[in-house]
Amino acid sequence: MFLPKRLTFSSKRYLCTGCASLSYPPKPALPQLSLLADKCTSMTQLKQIHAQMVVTSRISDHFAASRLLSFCALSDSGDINYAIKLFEITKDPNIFMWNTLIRALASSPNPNRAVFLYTKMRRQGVCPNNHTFPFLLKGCCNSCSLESCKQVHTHVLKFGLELDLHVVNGLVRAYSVSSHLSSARRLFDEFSERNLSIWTTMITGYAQNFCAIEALVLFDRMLADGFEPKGPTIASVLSACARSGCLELGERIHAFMLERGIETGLVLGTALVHMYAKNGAISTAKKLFDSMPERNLATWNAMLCGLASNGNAEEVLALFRKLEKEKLLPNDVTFVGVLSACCRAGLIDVGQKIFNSMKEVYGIEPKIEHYGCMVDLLGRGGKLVEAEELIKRMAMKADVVILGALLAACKNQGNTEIAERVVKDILALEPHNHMVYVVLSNMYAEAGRWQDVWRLRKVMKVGNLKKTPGWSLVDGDT
DNA sequence: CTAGGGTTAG
Repeated sequence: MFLPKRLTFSSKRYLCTGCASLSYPPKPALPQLSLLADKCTSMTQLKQIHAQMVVTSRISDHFAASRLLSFCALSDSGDINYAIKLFEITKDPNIFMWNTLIRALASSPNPNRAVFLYTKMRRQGVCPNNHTFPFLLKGCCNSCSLESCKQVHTHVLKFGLELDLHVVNGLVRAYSVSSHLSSARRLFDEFSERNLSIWTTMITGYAQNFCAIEALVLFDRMLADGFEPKGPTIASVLSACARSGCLELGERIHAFMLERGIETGLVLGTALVHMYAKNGAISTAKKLFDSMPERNLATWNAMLCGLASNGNAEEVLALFRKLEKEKLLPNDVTFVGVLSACCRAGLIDVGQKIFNSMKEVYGIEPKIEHYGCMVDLLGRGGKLVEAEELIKRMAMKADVVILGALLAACKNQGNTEIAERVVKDILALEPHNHMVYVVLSNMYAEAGRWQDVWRLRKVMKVGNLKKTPGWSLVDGDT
């Protein structure tokens, strides 16, 4: 009678199972709810286990609660809102629970919430640990927030975690994603205990910021340091080769893969197709593409954009139709490829039709790149008024790139009227952009409007212009 | 007692 209830329960179970061997320690008394939570496969199951935990008061145990939280927060069949509720009703959650929720929020549609949660955690006086920062930095990457990245960096220093490999890796990645390559590189250089991952992070940082040469130089140094590249590193380097036109190096890496028996799966296959196609080795790219047992949208886009940059509009359109037949849904990248191909080939009607189908058929909201293709396309076809209208109709603010495309078209058509408006818009964005004065001035000169050339010359600060070598006001200006 | 890093298309 003086035995606690759970022991009684345990001994009963002992007898029932007929386990008479004394050499085994007695099994734990209560059913292992936390272990069940780890094996759970659906929210329905999880809610049952949760209920059991509440009934048996196990829920007040942070370890048990954290098993529930992990499933709802991180599993594909979990439920982040349930995780948030669970977290909110937990009294004094431990650091594991904070980290788990930060991790989940970092990969959610609104990654900023990870940073908010971290702030809340600090306000409650909870100290982060070495696991906190990699998760938090992932959130910074996903929200492309340089500001939060910098703030997290100061906290890393404050808590003395600047020598943790995963933390440094996270920082290097977050700075690279925010295009702060110099900060990323400084951290990378100052960190001596590098492994393959951090090398890959830095190389990828350069490759994705279109600094292909730096990526390739770093890859060389990595090899010299005795690191054996694996799939992820090679994929990144191939991407750099594709972007910088290094066909030879790309081929050498392909040979290296074959030599070391590195499998050409989906990702590396896609990277190879892109590398060959972008470098003009279309037949090799096609052969690879056709031989791949598994292809995803990225593979199709690689082939499509490769063909497009080789000016092969007919083939791009044929491939696009094939993609539609395969019941694959194109995305925004696909349309950049297709529209830029139309643009190069001057296929105005086809381009316009495809541009309209983006939203109407596929429900994809055009981005500024797509509008850029259309402005270029209309501009080349002499439809300057339509191009200008299109820019006005955009949901987003026009940037210098798209206005520059329109200005170039105006110059080709000799339309000073629209050009004047465009120049005004560009100067509103970049007051010190001297190039647009030059373009406009040249246009006036071509039209023989010398008074306007002089007027413009007075408006602009000639002194500043002189500091930009290689530019004169008018061609053959004396 | 639980956990963390690198990859493809623009």
